[in-house]
Amino acid sequence: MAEYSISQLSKEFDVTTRTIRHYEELDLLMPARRGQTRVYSAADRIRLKLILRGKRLGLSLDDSRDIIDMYEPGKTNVDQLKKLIDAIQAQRTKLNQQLDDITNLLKDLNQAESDCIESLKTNGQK
Amino acid sequence: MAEYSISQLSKEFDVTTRTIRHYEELDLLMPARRGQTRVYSAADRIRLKLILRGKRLGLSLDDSRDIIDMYEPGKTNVDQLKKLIDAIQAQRTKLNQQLDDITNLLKDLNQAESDCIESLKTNGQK
DNA sequence: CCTTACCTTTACGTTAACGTAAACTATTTG
DNA sequence: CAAATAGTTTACGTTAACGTAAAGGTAAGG
Repeated sequence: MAEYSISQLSKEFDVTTRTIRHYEELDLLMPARRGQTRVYSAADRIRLKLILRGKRLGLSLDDSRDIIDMYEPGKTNVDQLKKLIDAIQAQRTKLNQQLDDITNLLKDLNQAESDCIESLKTNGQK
Repeated sequence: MAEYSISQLSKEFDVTTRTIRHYEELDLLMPARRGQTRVYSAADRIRLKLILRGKRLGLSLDDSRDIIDMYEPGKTNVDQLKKLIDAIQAQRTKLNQQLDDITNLLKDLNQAESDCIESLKTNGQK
């Protein structure tokens, strides 16, 4: 039954209120209102969290909305479900590619680092 | 001793020639010239590959340039090397965060998928 | 020699994801 | 009660990463 103000969320996740409102403009968030003022539920907070995770993974906001909507079952018909499964598979492929990229980059970074350290040993003594 | 034309690379990596020239404008690539025409070396090709990997990971082109330059040793002094090690550590932190994000997203996708399939079984029979 | 296929530079256009500022309202606090 | 604090809408501005179009150079082939 938790409630959050826009500035609370903005501080918790280190984004501006403008950013949060922007997500609402794009229909990624739809908080309740008390009068004019936005009131965010626990579910809203989770959605924001998912959006930001998507961002870290380089997803567009549109993509994030689609993915997040996957988690919400209900009112979808059979055709939609089949399309969802396809979309999920596509996402999985992309993520596995990213996993691959990351392990390679980490390997490269390790290599670069030991080169650096090596170079410091040899070179840093003069 | 391999050489590549801009359109060859464009086809191999499925990007436009405009994109490749754009990377040159931002000093991420510096191919040789034969007359006016760009001639890409094997090393240039690798750089392009690394740039595109960075893109898939959501890096900015500026970040990519910095990271790629880490791999090239040589003319760096001790202070630069120390800064490089710091930068490498920062990158590693970010990548580990991404790894975490990805495993979580994959878990979510698996969950969403089995929900879908379940829903198809129950719901798809009428 | 003319068309086709690549290559070039220059320069303005576009999209996503916000930033920033203005102008206003409502509530709390010294 | 005045000022500070937090909220609102509206709307124009900005940056990154190219897209797109114009105008032209060069070399091979029928």
